[in-house]
Amino acid sequence: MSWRKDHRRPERGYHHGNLKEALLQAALGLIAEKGAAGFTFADAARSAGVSPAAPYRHFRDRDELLASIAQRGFEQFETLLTKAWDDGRPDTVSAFERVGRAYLAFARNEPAYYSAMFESGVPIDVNPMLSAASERAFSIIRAAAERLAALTPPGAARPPALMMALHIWSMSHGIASLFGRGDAARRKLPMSAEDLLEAGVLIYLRGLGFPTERRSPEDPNAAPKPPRGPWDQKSAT
Amino acid sequence: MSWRKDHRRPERGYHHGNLKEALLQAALGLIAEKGAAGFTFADAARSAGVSPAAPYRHFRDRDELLASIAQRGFEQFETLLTKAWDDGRPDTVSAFERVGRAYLAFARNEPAYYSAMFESGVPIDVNPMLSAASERAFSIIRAAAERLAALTPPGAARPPALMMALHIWSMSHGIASLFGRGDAARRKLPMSAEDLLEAGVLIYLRGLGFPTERRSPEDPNAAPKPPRGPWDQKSAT
DNA sequence: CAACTCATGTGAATGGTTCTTACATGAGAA
DNA sequence: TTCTCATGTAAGAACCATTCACATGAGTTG
Repeated sequence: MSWRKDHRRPERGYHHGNLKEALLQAALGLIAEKGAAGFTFADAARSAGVSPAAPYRHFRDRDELLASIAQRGFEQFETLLTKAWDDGRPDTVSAFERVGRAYLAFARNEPAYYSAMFESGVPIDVNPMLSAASERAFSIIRAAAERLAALTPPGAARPPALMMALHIWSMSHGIASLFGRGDAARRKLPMSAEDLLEAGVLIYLRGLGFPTERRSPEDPNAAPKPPRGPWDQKSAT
Repeated sequence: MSWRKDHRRPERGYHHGNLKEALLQAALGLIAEKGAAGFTFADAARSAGVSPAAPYRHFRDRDELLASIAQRGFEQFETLLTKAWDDGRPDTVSAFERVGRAYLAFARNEPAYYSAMFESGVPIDVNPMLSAASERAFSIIRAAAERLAALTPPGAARPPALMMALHIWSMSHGIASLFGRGDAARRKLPMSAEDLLEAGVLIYLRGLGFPTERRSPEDPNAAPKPPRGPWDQKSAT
């Protein structure tokens, strides 16, 4: 396992072979360590074992590297959300909640990607590739909202799916930003971010007229018990 | 108007007189221009007309300046929210919505403060002064939620106020972060951030059992018209 | 196989940044 | 009036981004 690309590898020819990838990985590690702000181009080069000028053969400047990472992040984000949504199986509401948890899981497990995507100051709309990737990720949430909106109980007004998607996205993003990462200097919370989001989404959906009582697996159609809130249930995760 | 602090002011003695304040203002301007990341300590010094070493007499380092700005931001934020809440006048729900709008207004009108507070990577919990200021600002939202929770209609479960506050805060922060500032490279939106937040909060409150139908000023107790959503009303702002 | 080419990496240089240290200044206290 | 000390300056070490002329060698081509 040590025959290739092991930190100090004196036996590297003049050419690296896969510097672009190595730089992306190095930058990712550095961002995870020291935050998107405290990462330096020169450090990435050092970490890949090349001279400080080498990276310029692959990225116009530091910002372009950051943008590449953000793009890759959006791509991984999209596949993660797609998997979580699983086309609405087994049922739309629980799949929807799974998407929310996947959102938080991504923020928690991939802080480097997350901060490159949302906190690094990379201008998204400027880069077509990047904004397309971001759009694709968001479209998963939007599609899920669309399906959910179509399920609106009779007698209730049907909410605009785009608006629903924006609300859910905002709440997810807000929770992830404010309380998401346990890593450094975030606020303390009396509950897990996941539980907070789940409760918030349930309350929101109920506000739209969805029946959101926890149906026990055995009795999916139990009689509704109105005066209980989504916040008292102990999630059996 | 040019007798004081006009870019190149040759008639300044050896001592500046109010450098600390001048640096804070200069930094604020620079952050507004180039973002929290692209602001440099040296630039602030230049902008205040002093040598690059002078700021070190007032701030241990660049981060401490940023933290000072964040703290001042939280203080202004607190007074703004306090004013918006106005102790729940004229009625709890509308005061609550006003707080939400104030949140977005702050993000929009004071992008420099906002990004120092939330996007600059300043570790909040590390600095007691800073975290206290942040806590005071949040406590406004929490107090409002408390009052709102106490109003829960009979027959509905009373939600934990802290949780409500966190939900509202998260949604506000998410919307502000994702769509709040029109300035640079944010996402386009089919509606204003304010309307988005207002609709979201109304749906959320309805999910908690609050009657959130828009009561016309003339007829505050009109019969509830269940199948309308908060999203169709054209806000007469 | 030899020559060529061009993507990729190097070294060195420029100019800007943070932060330190020794020194200068002058406003207010004594 | 003199002294002191907070506040500012000059100079410098260490670091970073970025550029440019130049080196290398993998792959192509005759």
